Amino acid sequence: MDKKQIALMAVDALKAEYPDAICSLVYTDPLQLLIATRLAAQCTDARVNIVTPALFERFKTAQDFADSTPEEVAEYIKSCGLYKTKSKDIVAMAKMLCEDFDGIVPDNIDDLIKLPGIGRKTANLVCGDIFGKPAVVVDTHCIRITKRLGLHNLKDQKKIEFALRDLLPPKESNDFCHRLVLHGRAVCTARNAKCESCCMDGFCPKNI
DNA sequence: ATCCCGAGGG
DNA sequence: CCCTCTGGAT
Repeated sequence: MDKKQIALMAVDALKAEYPDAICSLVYTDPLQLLIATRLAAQCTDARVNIVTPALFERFKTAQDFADSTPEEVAEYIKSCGLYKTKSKDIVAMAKMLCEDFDGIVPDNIDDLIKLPGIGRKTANLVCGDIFGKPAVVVDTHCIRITKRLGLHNLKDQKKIEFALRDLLPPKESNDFCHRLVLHGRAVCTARNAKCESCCMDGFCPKNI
């Protein structure tokens, strides 16, 4: 089996296992998803969802964040970890949104990654979930599972994104990545992967 | 001790 | 490529 075949089998298997390719971050507008995704760095989505209700009640627009300080934002997000860089990034990002983008979250990767603290993973997630564009969201689960599946043997996040883009149908890639997250939490975990109950056990080479 | 839907800098 | 940033959960 070549990589493309395995990729397509993985797409089908996960689609059957997780019909709803949902994002577990809670948000009601593009800015909230952008910020929640930034907060999710080295932190569980469950933890992010605990802090965001109060955060988004206090700050409703990019201007609200831009008018605040990293110190105030930090009070709301501290339990998510990496709080100094995250809070500094969020305020700087909001300022750039207001100054260069009329306070509106841009709809393309090139503009999104200009924002402080926004990298390819977050930019792809927003492009896929908010703007319905083909996206390859390369996070810790995506990297681990696609490597175990033998779809690549790379370390660089951007190289993995482009390698997967070549293997996945554009219309499927975004949902596929969401399903990788669900699967990574429940079955193909970092430690003690539950291969015996995995829907891809039949064709996974298990390159751990 | 290790991992959690990362990003930026060296 | 590598490292660092960080609290919470297991």
